[in-house]
Amino acid sequence: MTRRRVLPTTEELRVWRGFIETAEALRVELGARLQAECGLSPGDYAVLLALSEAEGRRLRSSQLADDVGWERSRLSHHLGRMEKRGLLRREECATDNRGAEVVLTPEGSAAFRNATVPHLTAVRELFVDALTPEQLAAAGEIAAALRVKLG
Amino acid sequence: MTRRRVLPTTEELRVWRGFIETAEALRVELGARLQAECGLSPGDYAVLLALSEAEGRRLRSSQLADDVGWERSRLSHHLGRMEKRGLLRREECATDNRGAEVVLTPEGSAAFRNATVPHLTAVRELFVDALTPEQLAAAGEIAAALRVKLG
DNA sequence: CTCCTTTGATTGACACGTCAATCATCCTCT
DNA sequence: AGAGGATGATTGACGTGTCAATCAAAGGAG
Repeated sequence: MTRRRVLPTTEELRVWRGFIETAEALRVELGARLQAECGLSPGDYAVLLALSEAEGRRLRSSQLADDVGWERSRLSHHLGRMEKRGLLRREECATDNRGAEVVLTPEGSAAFRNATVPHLTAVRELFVDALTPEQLAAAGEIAAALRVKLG
Repeated sequence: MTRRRVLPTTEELRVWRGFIETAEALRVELGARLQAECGLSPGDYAVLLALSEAEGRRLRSSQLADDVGWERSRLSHHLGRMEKRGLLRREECATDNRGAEVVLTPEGSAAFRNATVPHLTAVRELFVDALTPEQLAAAGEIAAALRVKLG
C-alpha cells in the first residue's frame, strides 16, 4: 500500500527553485536599472504610474492604495518619502476633511515620463525577447494556473 | 519603412505583469505560511537549511554567505537577529582570528526540523500540484531561458 | 621585520514593508 | 442632537535589505 506523495521530488524542487529565483532575479534587475537610469524605485514607479493615469494627476489616498494594490500604511510611508523628494504633494480633500489628495508635481510627472520608455524597453529585452512566442504563451498559462491556487 | 519595435505590446505587458506578480504572490504566500506555522521568515529558513547541512551544524560566516547567496553585510544583520532569538550562536574561529563561526543551537535545529515538512508540502501544493507535468517542464525551460539574459 | 594591501566581518544610515495603535471625521440610529 | 461605530489616514516599532565606512587580523613584497 502506497502513501500519497506529499513532498516534492528532487527534480521538482530544482524546477521550483529555478523558477522562483529567476523571477526574483528578474524583478531585482528591472528595479536596479530603473534606479540607475531614472533614480526611481519600483514603488516610486508604481505610484507615479497610477497618478499619471488619474484625472488631473491627483487621487485620493485610498484610491491610490487600491490602484497600486498596497496597504494604506505602506502607501503612507512611501508617500512621505516621495513628498520629501518633491515628486508629489499631499493636499487636504475638499469633500472629506479626513481625506487626503495626492497630487503629482511637475517634477514627479517629468520623472515618470523619463522612466517609462527605459523601463518598458528593459521589460522587452529581459522578458519578452528572452522567450520564444510559445514560451511567452506558456508563461501566461502557467501564471494563470498558479493564481488559481492563490485565491 | 518600419522601425524595429522596442516597446512591448499591450498583450506582452499583460503576460509580463501576470508572470511577475504571480511569482511574487507565490513567494509571499509561502513566506506567510512558514511564518504562521513555524515562526520562521524565509531568510531564517535559508540560513537554517545551510547550517543544517553543514559539518557539525557550523559554518564560517563567509561560507554561509556564499551558501545562501547573500552579501556579508546582510548576513551579519540577519545573524544578529537570529542570535537574539536563540536559533544560533557566533563563536570565534580557531584558525583565523578575524573569522567567526556560526553554530546551530538545539533550538535552531529543532525549529528547522519542524519547518521543513510543512514548507515542502506547501511548495508541492502551491506550485507542483498547480501545474500539469507539461507546464512544470515548461516552467523549468522558461526560467532557464530568462537566466541567459540575466548573466 | 615592516609596510601595505587584502580579507573577514561588523556597523550605521537609510529605504522599504508589516502590524498594531492612534486619531479625527463621518455617518447612522434613536 | 448625541452616542457610538465605521472610515481615512498617519504613526511608531520593528524586521528586512543595500551601500559605504570601519576595523582588526592575515599575508605578501621589500
